[in-house]
Amino acid sequence: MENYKIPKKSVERLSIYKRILKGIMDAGFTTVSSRELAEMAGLNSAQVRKDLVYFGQFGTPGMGYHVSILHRTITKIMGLHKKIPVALIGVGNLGQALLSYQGFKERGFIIESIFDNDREKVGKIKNGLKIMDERNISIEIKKKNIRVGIITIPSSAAQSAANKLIKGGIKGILNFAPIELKVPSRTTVVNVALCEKLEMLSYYLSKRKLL
Amino acid sequence: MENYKIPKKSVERLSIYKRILKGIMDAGFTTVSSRELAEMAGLNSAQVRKDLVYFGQFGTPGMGYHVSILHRTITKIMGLHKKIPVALIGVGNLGQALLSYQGFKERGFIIESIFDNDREKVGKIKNGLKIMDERNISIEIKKKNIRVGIITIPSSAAQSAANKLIKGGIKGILNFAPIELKVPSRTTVVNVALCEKLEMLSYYLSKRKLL
DNA sequence: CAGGATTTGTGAAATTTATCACAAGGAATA
DNA sequence: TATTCCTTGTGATAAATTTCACAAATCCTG
Repeated sequence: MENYKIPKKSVERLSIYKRILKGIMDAGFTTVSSRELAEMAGLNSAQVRKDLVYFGQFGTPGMGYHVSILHRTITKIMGLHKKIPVALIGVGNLGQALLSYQGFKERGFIIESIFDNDREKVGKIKNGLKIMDERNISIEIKKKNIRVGIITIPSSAAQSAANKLIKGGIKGILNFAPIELKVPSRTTVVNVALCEKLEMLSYYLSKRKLL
Repeated sequence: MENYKIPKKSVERLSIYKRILKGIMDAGFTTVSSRELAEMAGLNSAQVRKDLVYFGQFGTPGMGYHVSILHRTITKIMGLHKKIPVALIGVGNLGQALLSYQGFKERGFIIESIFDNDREKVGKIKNGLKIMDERNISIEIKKKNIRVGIITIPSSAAQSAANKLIKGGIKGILNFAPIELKVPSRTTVVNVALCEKLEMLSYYLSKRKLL
């Protein structure tokens, strides 16, 4: 269980392994080999083994990995074994979609406070939560000890909201706004670039003269 | 303008450069250096230059790059100078959010057909489009010559929808379902993993004992 | 319990990606 | 025009990531 230097790419794949393991587990299998796991994830089997070894030796030669144990271990490594309270900034279309998204809840991400700067929306109830004014972000998340925020507001307002989150002591931000947020090094930002993904698709199709 | 072998990472960054250039352009600047571009994108300036050189020599020593020309060139390289008709599969919360998302429209991605397999929804109108039955995907997209599809349905139904898209001649799929779609090599898939991003965030916070 | 069949974990090699560092080109100023 | 200041494009180098290939470990079967 070296804490030396785990490649970022390996961490990214941990999620994928976890999801696949869940499927295998639900299908009733108890063991799985790196070769099978690799095939399902579209990767090389040596890579799967290398990735897993960064976190410990979980396999048995000749047999493979014990599905449920590995699944539980990865869940724990990723800190997903306990509930994580989350704040949502921006209750527009995307924000509301995430608010109703089961996937987050299933993984223990519980949206506990929601904010918007639209006067029309503030005070209204969505999914059982009262929409609060963005000006109260800092106070509210400090009070509720929320350490993860999701930003789904336009770029122009994103940095200002991020600042309020940081002032409130946020540790991590999932950012949907197409902008590089400026944050102190103690805060981790993960960007989700919706348009960029579509644009990449456009590039590859365009290159192959398919558009 | 070598068509040799462009790193996937460079293509990914093209979108970022385009977005930043748009901002610089709107702010009224006419030229920008690789150093400035790098700083705004959070990258190394040599990397910016190398990325751009894959697509041509756009810079002037001592001066930098001409903002609007570079922006237009990248737009063209990515095939974003013409409108791209898109089909949306799944008119749930996320699907509806994307349907109303201005970002797609601004970039020329026009959602022209929408599908769902929920009997309750089929026939209803959303954003001026009639929700069609998923069973008609192939016929409809072939008729309308749609070459890009966005999948926002649960994993269990995603592969079947992808098959229908492929049968209808789709070239590219933006997939929000957490599953590796099996598609023929002539079809390009780009995955958007919402949960995986949050899980990555969880891992990094957990490692630093911040959760 | 022996022998064959698997599969892990892991050094070494290969590949990919990022950074350094600098010659050469052009702008700006005097 | 000469000089100074920047900035590009790029070869060389470094770093990160992936793949290969195989010894060692374990399973399974007769």
